[in-house]
Amino acid sequence: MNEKFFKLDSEKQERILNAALNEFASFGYDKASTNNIVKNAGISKGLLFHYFNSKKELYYFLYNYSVDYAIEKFNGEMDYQEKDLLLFLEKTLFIKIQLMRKYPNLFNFFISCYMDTAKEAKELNIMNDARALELKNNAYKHMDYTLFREDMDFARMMATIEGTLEQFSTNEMRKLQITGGELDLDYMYNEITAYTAMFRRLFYKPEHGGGK
Amino acid sequence: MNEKFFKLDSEKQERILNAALNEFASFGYDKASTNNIVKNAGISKGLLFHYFNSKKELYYFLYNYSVDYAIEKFNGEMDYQEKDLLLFLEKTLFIKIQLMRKYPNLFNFFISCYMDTAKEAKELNIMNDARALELKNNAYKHMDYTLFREDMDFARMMATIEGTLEQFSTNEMRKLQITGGELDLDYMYNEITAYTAMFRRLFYKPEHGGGK
Amino acid sequence: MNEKFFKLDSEKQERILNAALNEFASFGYDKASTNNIVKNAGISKGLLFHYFNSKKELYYFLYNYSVDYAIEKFNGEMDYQEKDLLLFLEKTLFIKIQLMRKYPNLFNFFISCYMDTAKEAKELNIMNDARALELKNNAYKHMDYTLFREDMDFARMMATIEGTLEQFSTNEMRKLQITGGELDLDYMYNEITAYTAMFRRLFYKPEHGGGK
Amino acid sequence: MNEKFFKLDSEKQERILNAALNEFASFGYDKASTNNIVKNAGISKGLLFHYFNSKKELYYFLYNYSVDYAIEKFNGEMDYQEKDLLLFLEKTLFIKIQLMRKYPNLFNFFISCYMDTAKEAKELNIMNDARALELKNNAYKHMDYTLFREDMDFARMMATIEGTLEQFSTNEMRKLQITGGELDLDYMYNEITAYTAMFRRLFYKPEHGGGK
DNA sequence: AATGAATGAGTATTCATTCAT
DNA sequence: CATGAATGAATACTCATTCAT
Repeated sequence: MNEKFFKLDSEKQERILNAALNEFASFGYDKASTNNIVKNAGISKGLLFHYFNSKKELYYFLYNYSVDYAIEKFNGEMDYQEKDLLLFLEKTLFIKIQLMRKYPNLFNFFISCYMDTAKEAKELNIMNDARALELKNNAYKHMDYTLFREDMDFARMMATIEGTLEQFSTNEMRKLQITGGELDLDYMYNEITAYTAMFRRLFYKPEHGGGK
Repeated sequence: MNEKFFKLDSEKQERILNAALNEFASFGYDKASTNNIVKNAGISKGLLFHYFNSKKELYYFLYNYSVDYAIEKFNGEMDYQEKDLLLFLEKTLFIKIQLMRKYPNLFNFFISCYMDTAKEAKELNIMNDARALELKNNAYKHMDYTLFREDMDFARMMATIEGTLEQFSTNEMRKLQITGGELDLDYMYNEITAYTAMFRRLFYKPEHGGGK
Repeated sequence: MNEKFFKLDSEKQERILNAALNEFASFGYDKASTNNIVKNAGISKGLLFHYFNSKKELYYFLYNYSVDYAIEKFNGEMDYQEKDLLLFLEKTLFIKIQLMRKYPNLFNFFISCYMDTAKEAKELNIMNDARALELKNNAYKHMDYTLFREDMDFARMMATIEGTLEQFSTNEMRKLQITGGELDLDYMYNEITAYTAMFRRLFYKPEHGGGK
Repeated sequence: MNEKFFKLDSEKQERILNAALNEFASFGYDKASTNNIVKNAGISKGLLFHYFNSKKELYYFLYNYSVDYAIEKFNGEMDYQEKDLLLFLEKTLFIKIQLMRKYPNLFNFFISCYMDTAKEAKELNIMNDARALELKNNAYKHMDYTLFREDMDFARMMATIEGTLEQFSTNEMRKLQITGGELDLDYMYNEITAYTAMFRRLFYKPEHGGGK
């Protein structure tokens, strides 16, 4: 069914994808209306189901397509050689922020999926959580963990670093959702830099920047 | 409309509230069915709409009523004299866990609201975020901030503490959202203790438990 | 659900039943449109599904209701004391013919169900075939089979009698369906009489009317 | 439109006819899907409607084509010289059974048409009834009716013979319509032999096998 | 106060048919 | 001749809300 769809002229493809992306992002899986999607895409009811046999299939296609797209863009920017975990995280977040600014619709859709309680979304989230975990584990394999101090529980140090940074971006996004403004890139860049510097002091060995 | 409702004999009040609580907690705002609610409450369709003019109003009433109820229970247990922020946070979280144990329905409902993507739920969450922030600021006014080390940015230390713990509970909730299991409250208790101990070492002055 | 429906004022009940009866009789289960039914009954879409939760349930209700109704009418006329099978069959058919003239819609519906290939109809037909067989067997238990000649296979004599009469009425009904006229009662009465007289000569012992 | 179709290479013709035959036989007129037909025939949607302008036309063509085919095969086997009506009927039915064995798809299609309640099928059945009647009348012209006893109404004897045998096969078909099994052709062969023997005893003059 | 019958716009999905290529 | 993208009216069914009783 992907083949059928990709044979379409790309302008129409985009109209359909955008309409679906916005509808799902705005209303979640259950409340998203295929009626609205076809109306906004300017196509007939039947055509949508000609390409995607069901609402669910459309949702899954859209999700996988978007994830692939985002990962491709991400990999285009990312340098996976970095062995210093804090530097690695810093880079990762900088690129994430850039992509969010460049493709806001895409990220709205991801956030909406991530929060969606519909069982169709849950399925996807389970799959994606697993995939994300694998990607992370792969990247983390090559880190140099001898940089970390040894007198503190490693798992909790990691959870602190990741939790803090995750929560920071969640908060920024929540602000956006409420106020409707735009991400302040410079501020986020500065904060991330400051946080990683702090974590270096807290969690790395003195000879790698840790300690007072 | 509250007045009308509160004039009912309290057994009926409870039947209605419980039926609604369970329905919204189980299915989320959108998928919750007023038909099921009246069936489980043993009342007629018309009566529900006599007291609460709409599904949305019922949801809002239920939410505010539940939050008030939870805060009251919380305040009954909480000691606001504690000036050591980490001890304060620890206590706060322990009480939260106790209440979750005691009123699982209530907290299932809260969790469900928190994760719900329906726009009605989002509105509530925004309102509640503001209210929670205010409560927090009030409580934080009385803390003894001289316990914290002074050679590190205070705001970021706080953000680290809160973000880590927040992210920890979010992750626990997400696990259940996906797998459908129950919160492991004992595990949560242990982790919270370990995290606060770590933060004490990291962020408090040596004479208050900080340092190596 | 029956209870709900029977509480309605009987004029509305009848409008709904008639509309459904005609729709199913005319188009069969699959092609029957609930839209048409509500339109012809002058009720709203929702109401139909308030009483009958699904098209299938409506169909089953209608079928059982109609069968019960027909059997009741039949039993009101029928005398089950007759021990002479040919006389018994004669009476049965006369009453059937009278009822068909009186309740043509009902019988159109039965015929339509009987022929319907939809799986919902098949289920009903299996149940009804079993029920009809039981009724027949019960009635046949009390017949005096010593009237029949003994030098011929009994099962095939019975099959001949039943098959011929069955086919005769099928043919009459098929004529109606094509030409749209009415059953010629007097003609049918005569023919049935003549056929049973012939079967008496063919299949009964000489002392009971058989033989040349 | 026939001409167009017959210009196709015969392998493709067959693929289309088989696909349509199976689809209509399996699901009946209404539920048969032109989508499935083109998929199974390996042709495009447009092509089907290029040859047959509508589903209905395809159905009619298929029906008439199949009837012609079956009649041709039947005539290839049939000996129209037989003047003994019971032998004639016996042969007719035996050949029918042989053909059913040899072309099960074809006869499944006929049975399905015969039982189909769709109005398109009803139309065909009416037309076919007329055609079958004509064929029968032609065949019956040459029978030797002096074989029949003369002290009994001839029309009713004929109706008995035909009605019984007709009803017998109807019952066999109905069994499979409901249970979904296959015709037991050997059983049918035996029964037909037994019935014609009985009818000979009942309806023929003593010198032609009638009487005790 | 309390009932539950009644509404009707809404939902996803299907499918014979058309038509530009 | 052949394709398959495109149509849109049709399908059964849902559900928050209203209102006469």
